[in-house]
Amino acid sequence: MKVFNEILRIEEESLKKGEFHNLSVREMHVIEAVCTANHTAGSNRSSDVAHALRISAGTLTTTVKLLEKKGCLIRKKDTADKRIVRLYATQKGQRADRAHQKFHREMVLSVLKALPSEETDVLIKALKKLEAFFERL
Amino acid sequence: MKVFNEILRIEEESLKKGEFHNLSVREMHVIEAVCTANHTAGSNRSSDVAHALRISAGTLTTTVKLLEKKGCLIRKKDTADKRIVRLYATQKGQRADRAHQKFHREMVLSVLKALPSEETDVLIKALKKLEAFFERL
DNA sequence: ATAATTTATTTTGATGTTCAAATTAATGCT
DNA sequence: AGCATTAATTTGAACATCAAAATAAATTAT
Repeated sequence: MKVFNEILRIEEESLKKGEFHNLSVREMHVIEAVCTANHTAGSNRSSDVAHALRISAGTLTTTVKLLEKKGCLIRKKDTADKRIVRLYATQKGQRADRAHQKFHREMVLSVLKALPSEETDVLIKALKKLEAFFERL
Repeated sequence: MKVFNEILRIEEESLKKGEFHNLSVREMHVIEAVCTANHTAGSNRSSDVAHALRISAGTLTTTVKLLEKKGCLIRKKDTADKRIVRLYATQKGQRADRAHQKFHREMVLSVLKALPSEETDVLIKALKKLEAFFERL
């Protein structure tokens, strides 16, 4: 828990600096989810993104509205079914996502550098087991 | 991150059930911090607990006020320096803390059961390194 | 075809969290 | 005694969040 809380704190602080200091962690995660849905053929409907983030549809609407104002996301009505709102990241949103990914990558890399490679293998294996374990719950 | 977020979610859900369902994660952590300060000769002054939890003094005041109403904590003015407010857990608060500790212990135990013991050793070693690594930042 | 139902999203109203700044109260220093 | 410092609380504002009501579009049933 201590390690985890440190990571959360560092993530928050890293966001406060740099180009995207006006984005909260939550907003960053919304952008991330939209970008992920966009690249990986996951669904980018408003409700699906809300579901992926485990927040209510209403909450997502307000966050997205703000992110639209901040120039990171845009909404588009689905042409076939006009009830559906699809979410896309702007250039700026994509840049923010890449910066955020980079932060995570660098964090992991610095950790890996501090660990002998045999231990890295075990750590990864253990984390995969944890993932499977918690997913079952 | 996925594993960590799962853990957070599970912690939240575990709190929603059982005797202490009316306590939020934040409130539980305040109780935990107070109990820890009480057993381990750490400081239980209001400001120290706030600092330990990395929240502002004002935020702690309001949370503690609520927890007092819920019968989990009590405040006492320090007799020597009456500016200082010292925080103590009631019987109920202590019971809540023990229940929460038990949740964490059981979570860890179930994970350990799923892991061969050599891997457990390496995992612990790796987590200690992570802890040291993040603390340096 | 049109009325009723279902689905996707947004709006609304209420509650909770959080902080920074102003305030209050107690102590320490000169 | 008077001033500066310290500890805690209160206040006011900004967000976050949700459930429920409202809106809009599509589908189904009559």
